[in-house]
Amino acid sequence: MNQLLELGAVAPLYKGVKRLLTHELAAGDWRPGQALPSEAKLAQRFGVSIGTVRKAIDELVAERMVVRHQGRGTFVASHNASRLLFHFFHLVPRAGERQYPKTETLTFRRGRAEPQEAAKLRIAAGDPVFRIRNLLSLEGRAVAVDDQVLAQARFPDLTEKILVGRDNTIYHLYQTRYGINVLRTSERLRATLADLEVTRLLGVKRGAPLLEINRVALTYHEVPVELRRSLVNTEQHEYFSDLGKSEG
Amino acid sequence: MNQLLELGAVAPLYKGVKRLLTHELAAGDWRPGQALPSEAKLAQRFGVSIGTVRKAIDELVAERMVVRHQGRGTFVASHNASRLLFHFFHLVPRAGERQYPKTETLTFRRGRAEPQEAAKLRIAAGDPVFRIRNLLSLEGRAVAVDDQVLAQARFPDLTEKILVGRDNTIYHLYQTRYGINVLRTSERLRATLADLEVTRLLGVKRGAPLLEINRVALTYHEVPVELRRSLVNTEQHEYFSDLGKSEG
DNA sequence: AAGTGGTCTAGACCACCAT
DNA sequence: TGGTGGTCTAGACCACTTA
Repeated sequence: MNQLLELGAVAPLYKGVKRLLTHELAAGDWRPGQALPSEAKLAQRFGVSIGTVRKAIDELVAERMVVRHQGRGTFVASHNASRLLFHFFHLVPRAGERQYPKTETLTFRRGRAEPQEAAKLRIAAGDPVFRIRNLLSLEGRAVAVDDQVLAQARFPDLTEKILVGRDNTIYHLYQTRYGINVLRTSERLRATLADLEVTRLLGVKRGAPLLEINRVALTYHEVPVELRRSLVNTEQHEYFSDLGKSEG
Repeated sequence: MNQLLELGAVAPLYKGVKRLLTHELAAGDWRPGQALPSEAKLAQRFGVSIGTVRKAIDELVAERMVVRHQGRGTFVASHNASRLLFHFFHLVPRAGERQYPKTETLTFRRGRAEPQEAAKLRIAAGDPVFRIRNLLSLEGRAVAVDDQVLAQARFPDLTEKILVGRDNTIYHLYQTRYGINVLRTSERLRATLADLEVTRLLGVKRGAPLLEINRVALTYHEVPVELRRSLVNTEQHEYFSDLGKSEG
């Protein structure tokens, strides 16, 4: 029996395996898209049976840390367009097909974290942050304004050029350039009114109702890595939430 | 090998077991809160190993059809206050603790399904429906107005008296009186403006922004059983959506 | 053909609950 | 004490991918 697998109190073996694998994933021991060792090899390394390894990986799959492909292997979950669409982008046309959003970066600034922001990002108030404003479009029509807040410490050399120059989703950038793998989000929604500037950006009337989405993006061990406030024009689009459909 | 377990094409054994159990659950063979036969007995009945039965039940648990209790057994999932709060009620105070909502039925009427409603409920346009309006309160403050639409055929003898006289959640009523077990919901959210009547009910100003939630409640085999449109005053409360947190 | 994950089995033992 | 679900094992075989 492997001592490394033991947790503080009595706990199932597979939880120990899961914990070790999670730590290796969080440490970036395997690159995104790369294959993990086969189940047989992991079983051998940890000194447990394959069934126990499978049970651990089952949970990693459920938490979207890894992806299994029969006959090929188990891979570090990678951020791409389809993952964005199915797990991280929740706006759909009121009538018609789901589509990929187009993102235009409007402003990129450096600032300091407000106390509330700092608490949500688990950093100290006043710590340096990036503030990024994006305009999201669907079918060529401006639909939402995004305001992101990131701790500079977590994205050391980020510049507007890097941000704008990317040819993939921003979570793919976080993952490949900074080793930060966004696993899930926690969102709070409310209705609000458009202010003058957003009114202009979204092409709605003053006093038009907008959907406000406050998102916290989380990585391994539930660590928050991004705040985002979106203001959405819901005349032609809606936020969807299919709950209980075997996960998120 | 049991012929009954076979599906149309080649499919894993445990999928067949799951299918049979789901059909028995949908047919109401076991009452809500009642124990299913033990895994050993099910394995014997279906002529498969316990491991195969466990895998089938794992999926039923993930889809919230049943609940397992170590040492006691596996039970038909039952609608109670805590299940409501964790899976079907998504409004939380912007600051403070989650609370159970108080529901007051304002109106109870009979009518006919509009074409759009009929499509969503999978009934024919013009079929008889119930239309129910509720006022939801949290901490003694009116927070939302609910408009429900139900097919009369699915709730044969429903009356206002039965509805108001219940001492539990409405999904508990659906389950115990009509054998309809709501398993999950699909929701679409947008921002809208308060009309005159809702303005009065929620105590907000004319032109105040409200959160509009359009819900479809689904039972076994993804059959829709209830439509609900909620208008929410989000000055003090918000809609939360924690996605990917090992199921929705 | 070799390697991977997916299914299925049979059995041992443990943890928990009711009685 | 007996019954239940939970864990863990070892091995066989299947399905799929890659070379």
